[in-house]
Amino acid sequence: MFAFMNITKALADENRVRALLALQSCELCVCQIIELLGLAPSTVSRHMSILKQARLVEARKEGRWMYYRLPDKTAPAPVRDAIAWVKKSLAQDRRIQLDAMRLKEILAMDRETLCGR
Amino acid sequence: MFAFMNITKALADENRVRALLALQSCELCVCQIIELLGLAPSTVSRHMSILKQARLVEARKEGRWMYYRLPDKTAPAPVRDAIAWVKKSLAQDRRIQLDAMRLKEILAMDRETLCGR
DNA sequence: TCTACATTTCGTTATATGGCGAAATATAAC
DNA sequence: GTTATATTTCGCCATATAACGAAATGTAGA
Repeated sequence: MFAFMNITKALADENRVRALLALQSCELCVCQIIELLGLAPSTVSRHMSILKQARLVEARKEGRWMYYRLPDKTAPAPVRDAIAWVKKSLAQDRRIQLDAMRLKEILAMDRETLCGR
Repeated sequence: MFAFMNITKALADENRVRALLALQSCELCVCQIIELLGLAPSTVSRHMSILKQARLVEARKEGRWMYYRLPDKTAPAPVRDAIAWVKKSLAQDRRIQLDAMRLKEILAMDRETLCGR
């Protein structure tokens, strides 16, 4: 129950859902998610830690950058099923589609442009 | 997105999830859910209205009593899939199993015993 | 009509949560 | 070591939410 409620609470925020679905295409570093959501770094960091706590995302550190990605097949069934449900439910969502387009632009930027503000 | 977030927010509370799963066996009137959760009538009423708003439950009024039930097959896919996900994820959950047992006792009570407090 | 009762709505309070900026942490480059 | 940079942690504030009791609503029965 506790683990399950962690999942539902993690999904009960629009920005976290957007971040989660942004990871569908590929893993992302925090600065890319910051750019996508337009929130302060500390806010995005907190959102990602909540998703990670719920096991909805996994993290990998490479130098100064932290990469987040969707979990693999070894994740608990409630987690995998939750992600599948979110993906399916929002596949046609306009906001999510706009995010996907914006993400392409972000992925095309080099790091200087993205992080050096 | 709005409808989807309504679902995730509705599921982000333990008492609402318990109420939702209590409806698996049969429809229930508010006083029965009050007894199960041990919350004030006004609190339970509010919880049920949030579930209803998210379309996770349907309501039927019979005299003074309001009955809540799970939605039928005509419910939106995100709703049906959400309920299936919750059911599956918590099928083995201890708290939910205890609720199911307690619910059998509650259903065996007559209304005088249940509501006349 | 009047009373009783199930439920909902409203107002209040306490707690939880999301947001930010500042400070702390960690790592790469010099 | 020192500096620069990416991220996280912390403290604060504003808002959202869950809980209750009181009052309102709606319905059945006297």
